[in-house]
Amino acid sequence: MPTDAKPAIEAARRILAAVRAIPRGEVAGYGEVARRAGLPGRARMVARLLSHNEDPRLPWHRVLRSDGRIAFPEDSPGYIEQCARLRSEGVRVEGGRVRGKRAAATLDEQVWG
DNA sequence: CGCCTGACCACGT
DNA sequence: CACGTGGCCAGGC
Repeated sequence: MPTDAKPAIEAARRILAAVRAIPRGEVAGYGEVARRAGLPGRARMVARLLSHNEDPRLPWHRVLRSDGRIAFPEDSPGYIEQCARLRSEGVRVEGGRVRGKRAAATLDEQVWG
């Protein structure tokens, strides 16, 4: 078997790499991460991966919805945690929304420079 | 194979 | 900016 992983596995690998590539203090949308991983239209796959992820080194908190909002309900522990982590990196969060960093998925490349 | 669910997205109002 | 609507994709049963 010539060292080739299953498509799904390879996709997951690339998505995680894209998430890890988000610089500290910066944020990105699920759809944006998917595109960056070469998987346009797979935003939900990114979300699914993060929801099952257990690697503490993965900067999952830098991934937001396309409108810059945190993807958890306001009262959930995930929301609290993400909010705290972002603020600790100097990211401004107001009303469950990140201000000033422009994480919208429609802004191709803008966040990634 | 159909049906339902989810850390989603784009678009119109 | 808030909401509702339809679309998309991967999994679980």
